[in-house]
Amino acid sequence: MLNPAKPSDTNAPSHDQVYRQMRTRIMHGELAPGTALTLRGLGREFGVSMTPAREAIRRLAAEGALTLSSSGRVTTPDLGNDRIEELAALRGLLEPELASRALPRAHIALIDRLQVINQTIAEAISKQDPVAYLRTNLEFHRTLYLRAQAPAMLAMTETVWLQLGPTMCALYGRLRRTEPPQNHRTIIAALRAGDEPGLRLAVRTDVTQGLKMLVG
Amino acid sequence: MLNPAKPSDTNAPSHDQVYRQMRTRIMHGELAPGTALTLRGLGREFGVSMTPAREAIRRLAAEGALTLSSSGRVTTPDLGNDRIEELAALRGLLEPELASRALPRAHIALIDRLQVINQTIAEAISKQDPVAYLRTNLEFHRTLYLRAQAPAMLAMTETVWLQLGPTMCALYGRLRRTEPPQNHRTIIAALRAGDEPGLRLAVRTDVTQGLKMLVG
DNA sequence: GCATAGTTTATGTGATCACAAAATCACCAC
DNA sequence: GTGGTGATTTTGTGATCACATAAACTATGC
Repeated sequence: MLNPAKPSDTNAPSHDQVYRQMRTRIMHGELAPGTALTLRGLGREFGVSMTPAREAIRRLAAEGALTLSSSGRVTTPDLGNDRIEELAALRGLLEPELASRALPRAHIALIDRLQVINQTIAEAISKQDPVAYLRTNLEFHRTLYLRAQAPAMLAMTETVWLQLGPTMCALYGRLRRTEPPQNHRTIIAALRAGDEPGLRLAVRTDVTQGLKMLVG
Repeated sequence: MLNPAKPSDTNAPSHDQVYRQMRTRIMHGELAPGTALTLRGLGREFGVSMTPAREAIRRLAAEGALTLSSSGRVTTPDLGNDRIEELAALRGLLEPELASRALPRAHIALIDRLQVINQTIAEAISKQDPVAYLRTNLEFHRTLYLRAQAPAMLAMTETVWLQLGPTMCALYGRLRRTEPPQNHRTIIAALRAGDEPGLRLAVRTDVTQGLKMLVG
């Protein structure tokens, strides 16, 4: 076997499998804010004992994806407006920097891929599928930021996405948007033109505006 | 008992105690890069079983304070130059923002406290005590940033400090600096003058220059 | 009907064990 | 000496158990 880390790595430690599945669930907004999770419940669901479930939970809690009560009970975070604004500011700080670093390495093939993803986003919007919208929207950003060659910065940004996941779930479930992703077109245009300040602004706008309407 | 969370909380979960102690050790540069840690070793050291030690380790690994090998073995991270530069860029992005947010709330009492901490830093330098220097230096920054009322942003910044801890240990153990902290005086002056752009620049300079000389 | 006290259940914490894999060490051939 | 090979020890992983505490429920008294 040439590839030791296949997509579905069945010989990976089970705590890692639990961690990864729960992580994508939370980031994609499949869990509403305040959802309660239990070690034995997760263990039953994934067919493992409490031990791997506990490690996965604590790992997610360390990244801010889960909230621990004082008695150790764990729920998805239910953020207040000030915390949401702060996380939005963090996105507005980190993501333009990532985009700027990706700009010199953004070839045609990358821009084409972004356009394809953008179409998938439009489909998710027209189908009123919040989870698919959130997943493909993050895929758009991650695809761009991967070119920045800045793994620590990208990891930190994904941590912010994680923390916002349940909030996004509640947000997109509430308001039904029908607008196509205009900001993404601006981002692609700036990439094509090699316009660095324009790219920074477009990314910052895209990242900020979606969350501004929630706290209003 | 009016205060349920005393400084030395002996009734806190033991995994939390192990976590906190190891966290400050790493952040203060008491562990050299590449130091190997074992579950049973930590358990013996703290008088607990493997279980709490494991949770503490995994929590620290999730924050980037520890590196896990493919076989699950855990060491303090030994960062390459590109990763150091990236983390320095992260500090240069986050900390000026925190300082800027703290500026309108920086009263005289805070500035006085910063001056006192600055004297302690000078003492640590004259005594050639790298750990005390690192600890008081971080205390200077944290004292300022606490006023920003941005807990998520501060937590993210501390995560960066954590990741840089062992590297700082190696750095300050190598080169023997004798210069007093001039950048901190510039920061304090900008705080006094209410000079927001000057403060951002001073913080960015202080944060960046210390790490630039390492990668050179 | 409702609040409250007592009981029962559910849940997190920590210890211990068995197991497999990896690292270390020792020994031996060359 | 040096390189490789087998045995031994170390180490992480996961399961299971006992225990304490917090939540949920129930019954009882007013």
